[in-house]
Formats: sequence, C-alpha cells, structure tokens
Amino acid sequence: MTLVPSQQNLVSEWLARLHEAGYRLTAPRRVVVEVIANSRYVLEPQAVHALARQRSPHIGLATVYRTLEKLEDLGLIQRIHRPDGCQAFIAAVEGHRHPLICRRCGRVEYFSGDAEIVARLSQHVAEESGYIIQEHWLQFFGLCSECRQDDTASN
Amino acid sequence: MTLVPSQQNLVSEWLARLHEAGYRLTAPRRVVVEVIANSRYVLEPQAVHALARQRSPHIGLATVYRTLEKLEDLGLIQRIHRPDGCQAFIAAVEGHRHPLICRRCGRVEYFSGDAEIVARLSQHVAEESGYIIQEHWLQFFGLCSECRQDDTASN
DNA sequence: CTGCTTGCAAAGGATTTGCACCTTA
DNA sequence: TAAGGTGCAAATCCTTTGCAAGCAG
Repeated sequence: MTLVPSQQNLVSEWLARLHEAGYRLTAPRRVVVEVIANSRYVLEPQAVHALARQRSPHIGLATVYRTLEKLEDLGLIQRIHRPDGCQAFIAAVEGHRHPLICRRCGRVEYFSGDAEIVARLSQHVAEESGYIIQEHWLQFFGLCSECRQDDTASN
Repeated sequence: MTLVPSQQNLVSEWLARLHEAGYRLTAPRRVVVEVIANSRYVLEPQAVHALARQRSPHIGLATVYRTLEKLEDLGLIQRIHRPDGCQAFIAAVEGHRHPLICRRCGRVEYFSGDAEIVARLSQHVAEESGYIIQEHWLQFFGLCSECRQDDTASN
C-alpha cells in the first residue's frame, strides 16, 4: 500500500476530455474545472460555486451542477462519502486507489490498494456468503498532518 | 474474515435502550423499531414509512425521521453508503464489521473484519501520510445468492 | 449561423420544523 | 397531570428543469 502523488496538469487534460466527448469549452466550464482540478480538498457543489464565483462572479449554481455531472460521467471526478454527507467531489484517480480523508479540513490523499490482500478477502467473502462480489470500497478517515497539530494546540 | 450471523431479539433490546435513554415507548416507535430490526435489507426513510403504515396506517413520515434520528444517535442503526445514495439504514452491528451489500435488492450481510490485516494497513497508511487514522470503512458490493440467479435467468 | 450553454427563476423532492392535540410514565 | 410525542401542514434546503438570450465551433 503506497501513497499516490497528486497529479499535475489535470486542467488541460480534463478540458481535452470534455472536448473529445463533444462538449464545448466555455468560460464557466473552464472555471469549474480549474477549481476542482486544483483542489486537494473535497468540495461540495456549494463550495465549488463559491470558489468559481471568485473568478467569475456571475456563474450560476445550475451550471456548476451541470458541469459536475459531466465530469462525474466522464470519470474525471468522484464522489467522496463521509459520515456527514455524500455530495462532496474530488478529482478521481485511476486504478484501485483508496482515499484517506481528513475529517477536519477535507483534504484527501490516495493509497494504491494492496491488490493481493483485497483479492483474497473478496474471494473469501464470496465463498462464505454466496454473493458475487463486484466492487469494494475502502476508505480511511483521520486528521491530516496540519489538522492534527491544530487539534493538539487547541486542547 | 468470517460471516456474522444475524441477531435475534433486536426489537426488545432496542426498546429497552430507547427507554434507558429516557425516551417513551410509543406505538409509532415500536412499529418503526420492528420494521428495521426485522429487516435484512437496507431501508430508506420512505420505505420504513411505507412498511410502518402497513401495521399502523396513520403513522407520519416526520415520526419516522424523528425515530430514525434517535436510533442512529443511540448507535442502534447505521447508515449504509451506496453509489446511488446514502440515506439507507440497517441495524447496526457491534465491533469491526463490514457490510456486504446486494446492489439489486439491498440485502446486507456482515463480515467480521480481519483485525490484524486492517491494523497493519492503517499503520502503514498513517506512517506514509502523516495522518492520524481514526476510522476506516470497508464495504463490499455485489449480488446476493438470490439475485445472482434472477440475474442469470433474465439474460 | 446553428445549436449547445448559460443564468435566472420556478419546480421538485427530501427533510425539518411549528403547533395543537394526544399519550406515556 | 406534566412532559414528551404525534400527525399534519408549512417551511427549508438541495438539486433539477424550463426558457430566452448568449456564445463556441
């Protein structure tokens, strides 16, 4: 299980993918793409909207939702599920990678899964339960290195 | 990793816990408790309401939400997160147990976690990331033994 | 130019809240 | 009988949709 470095140049890649998919590259879309692609933190639609408006004050919330939908369909962003809600998005990563989410600030790191261990578990689970296993989710929650310091300081 | 048998007598236990917590045991609460405690399937608030109305036709949706909130606060039920939504509840289980959810019918089985493997992963992740790991979620998705047959038959 | 996109506002759906009445303890 | 609980309806909140006007290609 190893830490996965964050990717660079996501913006141009995402714009290219949108273009390939037949979507037009408009100013509002560029802004939404930049906001999410450059964020290491999970962002809810409202937060994306707020950040986008800092660059482009008249952008509408509906446009944010519509863009999020396309990015999700293209697999460029993914939804992060947390105890307090499941409407937060972050740049997707490829392969079997598992998010490590800071409960305090929403910062996300990814780990590449240990394919062997998980495969063994899946098979075991399948045999005992009679289920066909199609997918698994593994997520870690905690405090990132910055937030753990703030937390210590405030106690 | 072993299959966890479903628990019996949840209803009286939950009612006792509600009582201990200072809540009154009313007819609507009993009905909601019976509906969820006896279900092997994840249930959304609307579904709980529909099932509850079969036994007690005038029960209100708001009462269902209020009861769900209390049961969740007491840790008696837990939210199941799925790709298509996170408002589904099922009886909680104790200890480190991981749900295996049928995508088709919502049936849930639990597995007791392999504490050793997960502890090792957590520590590894903590060391590499600098995070304090507080919690993890491991969920499996697939088709239960009944649904896999239906699925084969219909193809 | 053509038709996809946008922003706004209205609609829709889910969840929460206010309140008078009712029931538990 | 007092306090908590209920059902209903109204209020909220989030998300989606309709539409005329605005741009990308």
